[in-house]
Amino acid sequence: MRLLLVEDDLILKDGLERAFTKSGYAVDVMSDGDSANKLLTYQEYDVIVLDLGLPKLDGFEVLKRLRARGNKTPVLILTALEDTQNRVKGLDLGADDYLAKPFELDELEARVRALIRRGVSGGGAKISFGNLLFDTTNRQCTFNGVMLSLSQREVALLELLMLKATKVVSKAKILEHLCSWDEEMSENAVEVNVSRLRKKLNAFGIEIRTIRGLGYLLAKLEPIAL
Amino acid sequence: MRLLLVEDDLILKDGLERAFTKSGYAVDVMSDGDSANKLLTYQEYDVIVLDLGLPKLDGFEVLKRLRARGNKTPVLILTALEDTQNRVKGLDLGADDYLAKPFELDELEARVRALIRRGVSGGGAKISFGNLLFDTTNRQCTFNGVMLSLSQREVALLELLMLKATKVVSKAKILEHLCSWDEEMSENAVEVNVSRLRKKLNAFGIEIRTIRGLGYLLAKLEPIAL
DNA sequence: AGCAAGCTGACACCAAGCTGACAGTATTTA
DNA sequence: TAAATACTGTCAGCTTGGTGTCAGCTTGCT
Repeated sequence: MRLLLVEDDLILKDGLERAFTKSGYAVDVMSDGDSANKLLTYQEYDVIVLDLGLPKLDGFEVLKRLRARGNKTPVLILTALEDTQNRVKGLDLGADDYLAKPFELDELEARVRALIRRGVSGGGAKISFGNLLFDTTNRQCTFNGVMLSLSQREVALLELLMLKATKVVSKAKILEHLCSWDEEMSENAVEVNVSRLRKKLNAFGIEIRTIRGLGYLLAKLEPIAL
Repeated sequence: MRLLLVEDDLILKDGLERAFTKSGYAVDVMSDGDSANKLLTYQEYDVIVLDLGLPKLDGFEVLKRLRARGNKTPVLILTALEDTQNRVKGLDLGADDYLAKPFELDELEARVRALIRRGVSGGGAKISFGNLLFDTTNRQCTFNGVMLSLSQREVALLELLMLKATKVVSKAKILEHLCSWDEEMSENAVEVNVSRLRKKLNAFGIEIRTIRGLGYLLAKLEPIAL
């Protein structure tokens, strides 16, 4: 899942970036409102964590313009301002959640997960596909209760495929979701990762079908027809 | 298990801190209500021992705000005020237990254990995992009746792993539960402790499985993963 | 056949994790 | 009190595992 973090505090920025990266997100970071605003005009994210107190353009404004463009990406607002007035203002402008500093990293991660779930899969903490169950909370996948041993990349890829289950996901889309900007990755790398995941899933009767020229989709091994 | 002690009486504070530490808890101590309240906005504990008569912000208020934030950490209230009125008030505000001074140290520890058990393991004094039996009362662990010789750190680690049995426990979580704030500890120290405990448990057919990048989990030796 | 897309085994690099050795401290024993 | 023992964190060097690149192969379309 691709996450944009907009935060100017150096320490917090670094800490959060590291934490989210470690949790398997592709994280991009912006440290002022203006850059964030520009970036958001052309780059899509699965979730945005937005500080309110920002140089150049404050968080309220970034959020307002984002929504004005019709963008519905879930936004979690982060701020030192604890009063309810700002909270209300933020939510009115279209924020989906709000967290006041200081906060627990665990709580922030939990809320971000909740937002992604709410946006994409309709609220459940778990995504299922056939007998495959993906727990977004601890990022693990089980097949009839048997835990699959997957690497982080594989987990991220499987998550994406399961979210869009039976729909074709293009290589470009996969690239976009697995990588943040600073880490480049070739299309072949996607193929390699698909190949590795595919091998593991095949053992459980789940297939990653290749749609030549278009992308991949998740399917059960029984033929579903063309 | 991580415990917060909020107490302003110097003698009592020192005595309790030493006693709980000796019993294997990671203890943090606060001596006024305001600091405790702030600390509790971002730090999680397994149990809180809270004096009612506190400077700056009394115990009632600390408790009230804690619950207002939706925090469900078990709280044991400690006070010189013996009348039932305060007891009722405390319980109404969401305290889980109540102990009037003067009290026996043994009784306090027993009640704290009971609170932790109630919260986490559903009430039993003993936690089991396969043939492994952990007695929270005397903090000892037996395998088919054979007592394991474990150090305090190992006991604390095993307790945590058994409580979350078959769920992944991150190194950060382990750090948090084994250490109070004043004693710093590296992630490597966790690895070392896991390594030591692991060696002992392997002799009994119990495995501490490493989930790379995520943490550890307790499992029986039969293969569960792919 | 010929071309482009895709697959995958081999490899190399790097980060995460493991563990033996050591040292400082606390606790027990003589 | 001194010596022995046990506990536990740090460190260094090693092992393991994840991941991108590449090359050569397969597949499928025209």
